[in-house]
Amino acid sequence: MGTPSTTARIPARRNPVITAPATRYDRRLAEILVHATEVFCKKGYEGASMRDLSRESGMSLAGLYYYFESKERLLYLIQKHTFTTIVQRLKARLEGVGDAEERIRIFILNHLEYFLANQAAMKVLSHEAEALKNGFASDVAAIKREYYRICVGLLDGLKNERGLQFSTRIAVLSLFGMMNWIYTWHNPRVDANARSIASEMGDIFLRGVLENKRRER
Amino acid sequence: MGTPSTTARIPARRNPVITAPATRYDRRLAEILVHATEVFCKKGYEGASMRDLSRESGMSLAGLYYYFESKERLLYLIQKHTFTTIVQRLKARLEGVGDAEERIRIFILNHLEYFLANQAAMKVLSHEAEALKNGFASDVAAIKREYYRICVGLLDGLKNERGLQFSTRIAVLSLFGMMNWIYTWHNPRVDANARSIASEMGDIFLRGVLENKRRER
DNA sequence: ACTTAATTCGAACGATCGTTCGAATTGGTC
DNA sequence: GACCAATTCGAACGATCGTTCGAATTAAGT
Repeated sequence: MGTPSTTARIPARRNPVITAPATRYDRRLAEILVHATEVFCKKGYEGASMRDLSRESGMSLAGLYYYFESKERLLYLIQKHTFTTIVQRLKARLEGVGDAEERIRIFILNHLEYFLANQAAMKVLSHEAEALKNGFASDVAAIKREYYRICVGLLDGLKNERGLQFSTRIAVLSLFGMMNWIYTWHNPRVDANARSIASEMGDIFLRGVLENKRRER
Repeated sequence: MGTPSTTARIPARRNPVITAPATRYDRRLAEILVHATEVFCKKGYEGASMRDLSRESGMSLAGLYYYFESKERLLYLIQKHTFTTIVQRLKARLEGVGDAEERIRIFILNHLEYFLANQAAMKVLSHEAEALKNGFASDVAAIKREYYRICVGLLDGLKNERGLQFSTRIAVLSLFGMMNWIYTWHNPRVDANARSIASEMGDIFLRGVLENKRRER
């Protein structure tokens, strides 16, 4: 694949096999990314200092810069990897599924499962969406647009299949809102798992969108 | 009569009359709050510097501190005022309305109308919810909890009235997600006004919640 | 006009920010 | 062990951060 997991100073070898152990460099970078994700999640991108990241990852301040050239690029790497992964998993799950409603349910489940399994990364993705600038920003925005377009496609598929009539834009963005807002309230000690939350949200959203006839009172 | 806050450092008297001219101090502070809201909205709380606020409001850096004792208190004032206002307006609008569904529609409309009419303030309220600490945080959290409880009450009312069965918590938080997420996508040049967005979101949400039995028509 | 209080500001404080650099250390290969 | 490259670090850079202070300015009451 074309992910630019290039090094800071020395060009790295790309990873030939999926399950390969990767280079020492790549493994170390991945570790740092995990710790950085946690810090960005807890203190926010602007609120987190490089010294916070240094402390959390157990590496010296200067040592971090061997793996990335700036704090902004670090956030970029986190967001890009997270977004790419969730889109990739979605595509795999949608393959071979024809029913329009089922496809939307898969979309919701995939999103929420990944969200709750990678809460810190997804919060950083959702909450720091405006933190990147210029090239970094447009790069992530491209993936976001693709993800958005997929969801639009799913909903348009449902509309065509059942002859429904509603604003795809509002529906899609409402659905994203329902799902993404979860990072502000989800408590693993109180709330159910991703599967049942996805089921409940899927019920609300799909019934709401399917019943497009005016209801009588 | 009005309660003019004469002292500079210790103001804190609230202004009971809507159209009252208020003190010079209060008016000036309100102006600063408006400009600060804009800056916090654009650059985020952590990303906005006191010098940014100084530039935007046209007052010297030191001069700002005559009106508030810290940057954090400034954010607190913005959040408290915004939240208090939206709750206050909601209560007024709900008065005398008995129908459970209508009450929820009013809730949605009130939220979205205020959101779009005060987009910057509402974004600062939604997006910087974790920026305050200790006393400031718990103070705003109390209003938030009240607002949340009101919405829970409305939904429980609907459940009782129609003998429905769903998770109030998930439903309420899904609704908040749908509505609050709007700050990430709303474009006044593309999207409709608050009334029609509220109508569409209300349709999706209410149909989704009302049709809790899988009965085919 | 004089006095007092309210308001504003220039200049600076110490702290912390992201980043850099040269030296030190480590790991792998002969 | 010797060698080279990969990796790590202490120390510091200039910039900017939130905040303070005393003086200067403005408004209000007489």
